[in-house]
Amino acid sequence: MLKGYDASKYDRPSVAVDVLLFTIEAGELKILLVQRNEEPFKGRWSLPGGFVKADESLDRAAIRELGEESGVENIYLEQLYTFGDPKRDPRTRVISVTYMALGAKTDWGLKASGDVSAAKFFSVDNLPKLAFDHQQIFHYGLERLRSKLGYTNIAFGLLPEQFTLTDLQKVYEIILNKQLDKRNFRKKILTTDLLRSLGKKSSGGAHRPAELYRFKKKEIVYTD
Amino acid sequence: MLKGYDASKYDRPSVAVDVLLFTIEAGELKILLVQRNEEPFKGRWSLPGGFVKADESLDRAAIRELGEESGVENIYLEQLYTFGDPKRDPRTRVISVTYMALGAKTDWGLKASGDVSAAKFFSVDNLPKLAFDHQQIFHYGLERLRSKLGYTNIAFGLLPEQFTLTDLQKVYEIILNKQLDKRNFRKKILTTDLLRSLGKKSSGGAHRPAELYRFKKKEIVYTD
DNA sequence: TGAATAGTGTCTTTCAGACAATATGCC
DNA sequence: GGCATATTGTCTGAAAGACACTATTCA
Repeated sequence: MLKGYDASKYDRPSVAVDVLLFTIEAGELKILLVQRNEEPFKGRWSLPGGFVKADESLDRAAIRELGEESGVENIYLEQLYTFGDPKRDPRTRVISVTYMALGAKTDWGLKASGDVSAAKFFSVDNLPKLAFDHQQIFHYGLERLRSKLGYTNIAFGLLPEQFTLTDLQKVYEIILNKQLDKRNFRKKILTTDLLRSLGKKSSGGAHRPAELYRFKKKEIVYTD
Repeated sequence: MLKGYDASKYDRPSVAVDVLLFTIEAGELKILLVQRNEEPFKGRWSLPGGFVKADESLDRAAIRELGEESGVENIYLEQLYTFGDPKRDPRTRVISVTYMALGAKTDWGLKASGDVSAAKFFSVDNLPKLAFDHQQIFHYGLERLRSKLGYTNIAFGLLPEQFTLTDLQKVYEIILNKQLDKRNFRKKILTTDLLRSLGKKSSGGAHRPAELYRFKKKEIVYTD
């Protein structure tokens, strides 16, 4: 054992939360990244996150970190996985509890705060090189999102309160990265009884307006 | 330590792993519990677990804890969820990364070691009152197991190397807690192409022996 | 009336689920 | 031969997937 080794200090790893915030913008699936202001990985983009405070649950820490760096509130949040390789952070032992968040892109007030110099959304098809093991976390989260799209109503998290069936179909197509048949999609969605129909849409185009819907429940629902 | 990082700024929680070890014995689904030797919850049964060591990954900590208290080695292990309510441990802040392990019941050398006075398997239908939030962890894990039975080959973890289709069906019936139709079950299982047929079974009974099978892969496979 | 998107139905194939008789080895 | 379990196929209903035309609004 090394001289000066202080077991009580090293036996307790730091615990952080890192959050994958997904949104859809301009027909693309995007995630929020922040640019690091400090070593290690200074200048590199990373997932928003930070250390868990003493009296704070993990969920609350994730919500707080999201709020600090994106102004986002009240969105869907789900714990993903906990990454704990002893060498994943070069400074010291840091265990990261990761979360996936979903939000409709509105006028979030992105802000650089504390230890980051910038915050920005990137298309998942064109990510920069990420700090730490955040690339791995991203892959894990994207797979979870794709998978859950198939057997839950998780897509509600990426849409505004009201939307058309075409909007909803586009969410599926963007995330699954493939085209879906309009008739089959509508048949399937409407038989789940998760949507409530509203009025008509005025829309902006020179074409027939679409019916608006909203999800009956804002919590996650498992179908099948 | 690198410049700009002051670990003492943060109150570091302790990080533990707790493991749900499932097995099947005497036609019942059982989990391993250990009896606590110390406060808090002295005398109460709890999931096997303990603190993560400084240079140890989370997975390795789970394997180590299992080995210490059950002698189990080389079994299926999967991270479940991380529980971090600030009050879940009355002593201090402890974040628990939980795991699910599956094993075929063989002659494991259960042993009380360290801070536990006994180790024993309990039927999931007849659990004692558990320490901490371990009842919640158990529920979460049992649901995960039931769910994954439907779309993966996870049952391989509960069977010995060789088994009959009836053995396999019983695993499903015990975990799902319902009877399955023999013909439909076999049809479904055999079309997945996950099994390899071997020779005949001598068995012990006065009846036709069954064909033995083994799983082609010992890793988890997702069907559909 | 033309442009653009919304909305709708049938057929085929596949999969899940109900259902019962024969086969084989051992005593 | 009798017992106990192994093994096997058909039918039906539901859901998934391929496929193309009509409807509506607005400029």
